Amino acid sequence: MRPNKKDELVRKALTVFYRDGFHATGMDKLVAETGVSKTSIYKHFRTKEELIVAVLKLRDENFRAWFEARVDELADTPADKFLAAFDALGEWFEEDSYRGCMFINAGAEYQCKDDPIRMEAAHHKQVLLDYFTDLARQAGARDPEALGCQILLLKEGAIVMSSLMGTTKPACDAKDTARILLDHALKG
Amino acid sequence: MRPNKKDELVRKALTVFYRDGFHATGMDKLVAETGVSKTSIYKHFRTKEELIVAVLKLRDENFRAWFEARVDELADTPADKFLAAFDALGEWFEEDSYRGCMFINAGAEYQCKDDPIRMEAAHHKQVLLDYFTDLARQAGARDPEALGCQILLLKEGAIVMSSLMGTTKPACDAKDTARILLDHALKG
DNA sequence: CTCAAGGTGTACTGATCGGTAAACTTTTGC
DNA sequence: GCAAAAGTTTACCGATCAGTACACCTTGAG
Repeated sequence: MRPNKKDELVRKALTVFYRDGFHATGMDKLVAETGVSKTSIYKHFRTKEELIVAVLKLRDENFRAWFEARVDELADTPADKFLAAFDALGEWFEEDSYRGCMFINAGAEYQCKDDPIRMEAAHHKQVLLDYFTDLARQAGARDPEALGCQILLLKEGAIVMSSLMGTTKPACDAKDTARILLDHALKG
Repeated sequence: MRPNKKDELVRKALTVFYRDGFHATGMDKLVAETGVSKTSIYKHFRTKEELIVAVLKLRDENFRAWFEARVDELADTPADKFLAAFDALGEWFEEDSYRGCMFINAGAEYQCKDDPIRMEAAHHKQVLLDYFTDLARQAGARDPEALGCQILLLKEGAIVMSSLMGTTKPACDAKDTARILLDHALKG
């Protein structure tokens, strides 16, 4: 299997895992949906867990690339980017294929603390925290670490609520809240 | 099986499902851990899904009873209760058995919109939203619905982050954030 | 061409999945 | 006491789980 074939396998597996969940997706279903035989899959990944980790790494890459690019498209100044982040989230929530945050979902299914899958999820959230903290610093916030934390809490809360309630409203609620926090962090 | 035996089954099943997840918990494990035979379980619940719904109803009852009681213990005025809510959350995060929010976890594993399990999770969040909105009204917030939403977003975000990162810090971060939002909602 | 090397599909492993049939034990009503 | 009803246990169902043995086929080198 050529390297790009391997990438294609991970890409297709990502779709299936995100749509149906991790435990609910058997290797046989993966074979049927990716068109790659089980033997070939196990040539590149020793276990299902290893495949899932590869899928999550791709997801992290894809999501952050999309998110940060979209935020940059929607706003010019660091302060505006905070608000635009929630517009971008709102667009995500509207997609038919939206199933919440894949890393939150992964963490829900793999509760063991030292599980590589869970660690991948934790890493994703840490990188997002760094992104928001950096943005807060650029915006000139009094306490960038605090503002970064706050925005991330709002983002995660909005994802959970939009996913469970099936509404995009949490994106708006979170944006309104972010505006208050932003004003508070920048004023005087 | 006496009715209280049925309750005991649900109570023990709750522990196992919360600890290990839903798909990862087979009926055989449930038999081993509850001491109730499979036939007896299926006398009271036609399917695993029905049992899970019963478990979630109990969890909703238990969690909200504990949470609201703890908030009332920690604070007297409605405004202070908002802040105390995050102290209560912090205590929850510290428990060894803490595995995040069982309803978020359930929603992650059962993505089909009309699944009774998912609907139970959505119901739990709606009831919490009503609780916070009511508290906001009592506190005299300018826009109680908005403040209720905001606090709920913070709570869900704190749960997700504390669970994935293995820290109780999000409870403090969320409390600090809540203070800002509360001031904003109450000021002239 | 031949031949070796490596990727691929078929068919299978034992274990476990959710769920059930039927024999057995306990409780209940009279 | 005595039978019916209710609850429980054992043993099992076909399906699916993650993972593998092995034969087959394609490909590139000489």
